[in-house]
Amino acid sequence: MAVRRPKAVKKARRGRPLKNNATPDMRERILDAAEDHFSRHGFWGVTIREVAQDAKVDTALLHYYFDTKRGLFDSVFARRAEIINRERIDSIDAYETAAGDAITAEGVINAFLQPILERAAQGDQHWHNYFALIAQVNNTPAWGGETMARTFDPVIHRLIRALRKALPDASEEDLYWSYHFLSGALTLSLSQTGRIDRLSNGLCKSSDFESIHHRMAPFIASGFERLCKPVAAPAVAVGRASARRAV
Amino acid sequence: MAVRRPKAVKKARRGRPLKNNATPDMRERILDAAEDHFSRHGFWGVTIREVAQDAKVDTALLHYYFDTKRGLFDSVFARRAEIINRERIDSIDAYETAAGDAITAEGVINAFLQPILERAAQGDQHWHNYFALIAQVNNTPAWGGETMARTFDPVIHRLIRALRKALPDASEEDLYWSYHFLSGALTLSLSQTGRIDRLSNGLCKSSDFESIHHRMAPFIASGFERLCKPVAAPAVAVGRASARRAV
DNA sequence: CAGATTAATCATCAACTGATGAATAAGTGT
DNA sequence: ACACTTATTCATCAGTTGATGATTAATCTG
Repeated sequence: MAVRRPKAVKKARRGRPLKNNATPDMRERILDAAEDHFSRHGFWGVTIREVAQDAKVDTALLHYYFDTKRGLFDSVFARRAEIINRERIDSIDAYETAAGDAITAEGVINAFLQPILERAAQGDQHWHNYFALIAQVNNTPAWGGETMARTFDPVIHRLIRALRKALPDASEEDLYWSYHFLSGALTLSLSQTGRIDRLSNGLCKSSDFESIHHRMAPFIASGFERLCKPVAAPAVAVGRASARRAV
Repeated sequence: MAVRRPKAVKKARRGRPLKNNATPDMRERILDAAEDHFSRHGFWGVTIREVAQDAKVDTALLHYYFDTKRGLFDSVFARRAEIINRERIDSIDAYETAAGDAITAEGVINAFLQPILERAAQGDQHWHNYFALIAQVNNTPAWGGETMARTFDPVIHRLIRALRKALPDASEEDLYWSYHFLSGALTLSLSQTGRIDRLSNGLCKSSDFESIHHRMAPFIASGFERLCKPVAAPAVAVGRASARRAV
């Protein structure tokens, strides 16, 4: 990838200094502008000219820092991922230590969701944009799966390890599929398309992350438990097809 | 929108006939090619030239039938929506009638999911592409919410009406949010990004719709019930934050 | 047969696209 | 003072983009 990046030197960098040390440097300005555009219109819906114009910078500077348009996109995607990944791992670690043997699926899932949903609830537009970007990548067939995996798999493996502890009877497949449902629900909720606003005729709001937060953890945890815990009596089959494939 | 469309006349259409009556007519060929491309790369990632080339047609013909690129996209999106919408409404109707007072959330959700997941399991590439397209639109901030609402809201309202019957104590907000989680989980599962394949190191496969089908209904139904049924004893708060907002 | 109508192609446009090599600005090291 | 390094802008290219008006093809109607 070879994306050029000014080294974070302690002091006395050589060469021309950043244009204005009071303002955030231009590399960050470009990333901010790019994040804004990519999150709204996806990779192909954005031109580097729009980004450059928004960052008040010549288009050549984007190539100077990020080589290609794709390099810019990848940098945007990686930048905030590092932050939330660390937070989520710390959160799961902390919960696991605190809970000890009383570990529950809902507790784990809550620890996993909290850093993201808390940030979302705080209302920072930059993070909102970034979350919307994740949602799009997560549902992009061509290279979305690969990008998501490369960026987030370590955290998810950490999550699943904790869940395995809370749900010792769970099969690996059930855990992975359950996470997949969680992932879809979470990213859609973060994407703020306004869909639920219209559907509910204004009763629910895409931007109401508090509501999402206190509903999602129990909802998802309950799904995990249903799939991953041995049940005494299997539920009676309802409808035409649910009996078709009894496990 | 004024998209030109040859009327489905019984007999003796005027004007030049379709190029080859043996082959599906060119309008459908264009829609198929467009569906293929849009589903893989989204609206902006596709050029009308690529579509035209794939359909072995001049680009001007796309404008003849669909006016604009966006008109083409909308036609692609609406074409199969009509089919599955009818199927899903019929499925819910049939279940509600058959179940009577024994109606359950899982039964309703299964009836809702079945037409889609059954089609997906059958392995028709055209439908796979279309489902991937839905997933992208569902997570597109700019106009995805509006498009999804316009296309699917009637079916969802029918679903929620049935769920209200199965979960009489549910609040409207809980129902809408629960559906939102369902929507995210479903569309991600349909988008086949290969994410779960990588995450599970090949153990789970995006293309394994049988596995999705018999896991998703209980998973989601359980979430609905947890959120929408009055519980005897509220769950003990776990982790740092889950107690923050007791309802 | 002579219009009328629809289907499809052709040729072309003006604007835009990502990218690049050269030039310039503003420093640092010696 | 002078070479070197980094940051930023300028000018421009070759290829692509969505769109359109004119044209041709094929059939129906009267």
